[in-house]
Amino acid sequence: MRAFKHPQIEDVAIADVLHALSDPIRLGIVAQLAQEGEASCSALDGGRPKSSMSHHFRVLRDAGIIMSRPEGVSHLNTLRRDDLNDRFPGLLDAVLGAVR
Amino acid sequence: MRAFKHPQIEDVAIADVLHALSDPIRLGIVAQLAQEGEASCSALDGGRPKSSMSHHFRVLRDAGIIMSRPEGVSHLNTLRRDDLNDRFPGLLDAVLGAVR
DNA sequence: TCTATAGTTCGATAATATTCGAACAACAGT
DNA sequence: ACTGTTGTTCGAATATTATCGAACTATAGA
Repeated sequence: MRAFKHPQIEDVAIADVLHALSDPIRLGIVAQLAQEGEASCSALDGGRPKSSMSHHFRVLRDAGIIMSRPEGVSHLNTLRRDDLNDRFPGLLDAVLGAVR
Repeated sequence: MRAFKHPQIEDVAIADVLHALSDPIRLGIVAQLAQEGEASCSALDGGRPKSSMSHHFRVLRDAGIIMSRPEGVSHLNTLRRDDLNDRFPGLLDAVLGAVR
């Protein structure tokens, strides 16, 4: 898999982060990543079509919420916890607390 | 003005709150209410059309973020700080910190 | 090199949201 | 009652998102 360009966390706007998190499917992805630490796209798809999921991963990536690194034939995704906490202190924890 | 029905805070979903907060205009309303405590719709409209603003106030109200009480000919809006902190601890503060 | 796997990109459709003028409703003051 | 003020609701146009099949790309392994 090819590597992606991720935004600098300073360039991320709060409105974009909130929008990315306002979708139930994406919230589920974030919650699962919070639990499992790192997971491939297929481990997070819940049986949904790949093209739909690819869209959601892109939204999360563009909002600075996740990092996707290529690993063999797949992408391993992680939360950008530290970046998010630097930029928007307490936000991710509050959302994770709410979704749990 | 007629009184509105506001949702019970328990009935509010995190996704709806995040969606309501993901719009720059609504974020501005929330930030201004956080500063000023209570304000009428016209004090918060930034010169935009009333019907557009009325829509945004409704989204915020339906998401449990603001309370609008009739006062004479106008509506006075406040943040539902305590309710939000009960339901989604830390969320409002994190968003306000990010928008400031 | 052939095949299978994982995921992306494209393109079209459907669903939601936003914007805002016009008509309306509630209240205050005269 | 009439008028001005504040804001809501309706309806329609526009814009943004979401969904997902099909074609494609990159990698691993045989």
